[in-house]
Amino acid sequence: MPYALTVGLHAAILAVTGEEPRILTVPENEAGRLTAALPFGPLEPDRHRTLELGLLDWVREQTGMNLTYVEQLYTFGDRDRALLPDESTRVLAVAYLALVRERRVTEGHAASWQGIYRFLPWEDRRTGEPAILRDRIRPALAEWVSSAREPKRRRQRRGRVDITFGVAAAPWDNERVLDRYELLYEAGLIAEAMRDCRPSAAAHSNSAFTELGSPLAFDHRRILATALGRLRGKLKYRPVVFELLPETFTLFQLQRTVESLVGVRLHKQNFRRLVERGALVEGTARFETATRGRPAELFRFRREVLHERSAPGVGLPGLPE
Amino acid sequence: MPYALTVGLHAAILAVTGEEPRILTVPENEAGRLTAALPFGPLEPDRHRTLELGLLDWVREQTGMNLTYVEQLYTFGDRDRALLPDESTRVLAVAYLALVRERRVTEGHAASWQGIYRFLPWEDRRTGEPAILRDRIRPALAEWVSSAREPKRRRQRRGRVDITFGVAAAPWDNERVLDRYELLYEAGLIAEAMRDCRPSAAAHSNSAFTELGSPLAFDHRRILATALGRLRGKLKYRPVVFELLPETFTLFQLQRTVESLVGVRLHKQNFRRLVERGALVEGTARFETATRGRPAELFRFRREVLHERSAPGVGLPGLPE
DNA sequence: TCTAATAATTCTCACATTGAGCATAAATAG
DNA sequence: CTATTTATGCTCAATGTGAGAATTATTAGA
Repeated sequence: MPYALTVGLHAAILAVTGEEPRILTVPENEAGRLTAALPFGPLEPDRHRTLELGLLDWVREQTGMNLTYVEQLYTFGDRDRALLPDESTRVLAVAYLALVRERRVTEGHAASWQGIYRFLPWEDRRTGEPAILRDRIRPALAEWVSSAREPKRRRQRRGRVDITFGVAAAPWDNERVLDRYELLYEAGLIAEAMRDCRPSAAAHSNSAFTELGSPLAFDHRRILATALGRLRGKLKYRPVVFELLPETFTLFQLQRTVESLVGVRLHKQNFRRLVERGALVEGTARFETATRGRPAELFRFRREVLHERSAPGVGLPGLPE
Repeated sequence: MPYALTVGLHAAILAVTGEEPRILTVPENEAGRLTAALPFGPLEPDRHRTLELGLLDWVREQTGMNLTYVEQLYTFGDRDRALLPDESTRVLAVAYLALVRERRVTEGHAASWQGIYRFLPWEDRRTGEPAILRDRIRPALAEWVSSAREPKRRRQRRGRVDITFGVAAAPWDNERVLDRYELLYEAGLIAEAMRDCRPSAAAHSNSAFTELGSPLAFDHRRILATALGRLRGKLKYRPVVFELLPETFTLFQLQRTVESLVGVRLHKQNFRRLVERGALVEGTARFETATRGRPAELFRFRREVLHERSAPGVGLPGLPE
């Protein structure tokens, strides 16, 4: 008898408030424990005309939220990384990224906003390389490298660690979010890896090992990593940040929002030069009140640019090293 | 009774020979007519451990080809754009892009290579804007714009045509392959649109209308458009061209290969400057023989770069306008 | 009221990258 | 031996980028 096949629709819904990117999570009872999960639900072929409509439906039902900006990310289908409802059903996951302006969760829904760097703490480098990288991740990865039997295998692992986590010759590439997550998963440093019974994870589980960052249900942390990596890339060539900002904002607010997503600080003067040259925004003549120093002008996104040339996006002037 | 659900795995397998990008097609009997199709097959949950393994399996079976470079593109699931085997089965399509060095199709397989610009003739601008654009597409699109009832709708359509097909202010963006295909589809200028019974297509079908480019079975032309757009983007930031080239090649061969994919001519001296600065290749001391003018040095891709910094890809110096 | 502190905004400057084209070198076909 | 063909090298102006100094407009407090 052939296996049954099911397709799940999963949404990483992202907002930025107070310089902190957050995703919307719902509670999920996973193997008796309550874990945070992304909103999701199965595609119902007779009810959902398109995948995206199905997704919007589930999200509305579980969170009361109506999404506007939605983008497909990836379809996951590995047999041994999906939690099976029962042994004879195969479950695929189609993952989406949605961008919204954060708002209170409407009454009667159990959804809640969670800072994304709770789940991926090594990705936030705004105040320099985070301690968790130096103190725990790099040492653990070094151990993983040397734990390989053959020298050739060791060299491979070393090379992989170097390009994904950065080292003198190869600087940190902020878009490789998924690569880093996958590597940590393989090295058994991620709670979800144990749940999926990875061999290397088992090796660690004896020692006084605490996993990195908070876990998410199912494969949802992987989806979050995919979403963040994709968004970091897209920011550079499409003006998507504005989906996350209020109608009017100061240039510095815009900068802080971008910084919170890409995970590094940017050079202020150059950032504003780029934004202005791209003609992405126009000043309203109004100014930010209730501020400490000189009040900043409020700007508005020029929606027209979406219909002009190939809509540039806010570039990323680096920061002095 | 719930609908049955099936997932198809589809492969756009791309090679470049003689300055012409080609895809591998298999014959498909679609509604009594023989049409070219991409290799594909259903995911068999009990046999295929991952989606990609399932794809490799079907491709091997249908074409005798073992793929190495494979990348997931997109998952399509619109109900009214999938040809249904019967009314009660919903079919999703997970599409992949594979890059190979072209070789003869092995004995006993009906697969054959087809130039991609047969299917998307408006995408090849190597010898300037193709005639089909000036003579047929632009006029037809102009008609589509003015055929809208309300002025507001007309303005929207005009704006959309301008950014996807380029116009004075907004130059042609060679990555928007899918946007262009979708627009032509909506405007009813694509044979597949009639098959799917689009209203605007019906409008045209009376007149002496011949569709643009050759069709492909199912939604495969859309998959091809997705593949080409994605590849054009990726060329710029990852060294993927080398998957398509033989072990050694001249810089001019490399340039011609890139040109054939991005669909425009490039400035020779600047192209080679970029490639060299990126340290993507190293000279073998050997030279191309049997050539007309001065013999060119043969180069080899430095596979190491994949393990160095964030592997640049060959940039695209523009061409004098 | 004056002063320090805080931010926003404007400019400058060296340096790197890009677009375009000219000049030179090494072959082959007659 | 000469014209033709192609590869390779070099130059130059224009533009873009990284870094930081200088200037301006506020508020908090002395």
